[in-house]
Amino acid sequence: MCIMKNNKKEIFKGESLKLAEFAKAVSHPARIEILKILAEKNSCICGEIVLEIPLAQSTVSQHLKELKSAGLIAGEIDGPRSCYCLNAEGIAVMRRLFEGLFAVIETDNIKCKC
Amino acid sequence: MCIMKNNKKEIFKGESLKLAEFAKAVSHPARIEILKILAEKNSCICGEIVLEIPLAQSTVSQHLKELKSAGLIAGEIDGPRSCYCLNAEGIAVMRRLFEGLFAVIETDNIKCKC
DNA sequence: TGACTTTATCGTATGTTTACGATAAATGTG
DNA sequence: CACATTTATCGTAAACATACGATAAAGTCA
Repeated sequence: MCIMKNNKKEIFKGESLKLAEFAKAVSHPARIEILKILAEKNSCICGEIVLEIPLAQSTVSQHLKELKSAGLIAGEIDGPRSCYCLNAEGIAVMRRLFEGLFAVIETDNIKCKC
Repeated sequence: MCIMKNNKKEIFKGESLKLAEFAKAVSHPARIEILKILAEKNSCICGEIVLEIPLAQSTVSQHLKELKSAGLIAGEIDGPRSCYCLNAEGIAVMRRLFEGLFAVIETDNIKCKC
């Protein structure tokens, strides 16, 4: 049926929608920390993330899942342990979209009449 | 009392927390569109935003409030009409934080062993 | 094989976001 | 002054996000 009273996001055009999705993916400090940890370690790690983030293991796993579904990280299940790492392409796409927005809302040349 | 079972965001350190707040502010396409409209018009407008965004007036007003409380726009109530414009300082702060993150998670030099 | 480790997923509680209509507040207009 | 216009706020419903514990799944190791 798809009533969707509270989700009109599809109304908006592609670029803003995609950017909003990336923004949502990084809209929680734990997820930002996870990205930083993965960058800092310069390699894939697994349960080490859980040790560094003061949240329950299941919660961290959930945040990892969100980052993965946003395309910012990649994960490989490898037996009992999982291996996550940054996804260069996804990060590049996000960066391009954000920089596009920043360029548009560059305020140097905007004179506000308020 | 402040039991806060579902809000552990304050646990995280300042920079990630602040970045997450900005990210949340732009995590809805309507809010991104509003920023773009304000930039494009190169001036403060009021109900014109409502005409350009396919959402109810009260909903747009709510989005404007969020952008304002995030520090990305400024608004002046001027009698029956309001006047919003981009907030250069807030946008600059957000940009700096995002670019700091992008620099950290720059993946050119990260070799994934997955 | 049985115990252990590691991680994902399920179930659930609680809080937050998104959306709308209705209404209030502030001001201008006939 | 009554009325229209404009916008914020209130109330509310539905959906989503966040967090946890419990448990399942899939491997390792003694």
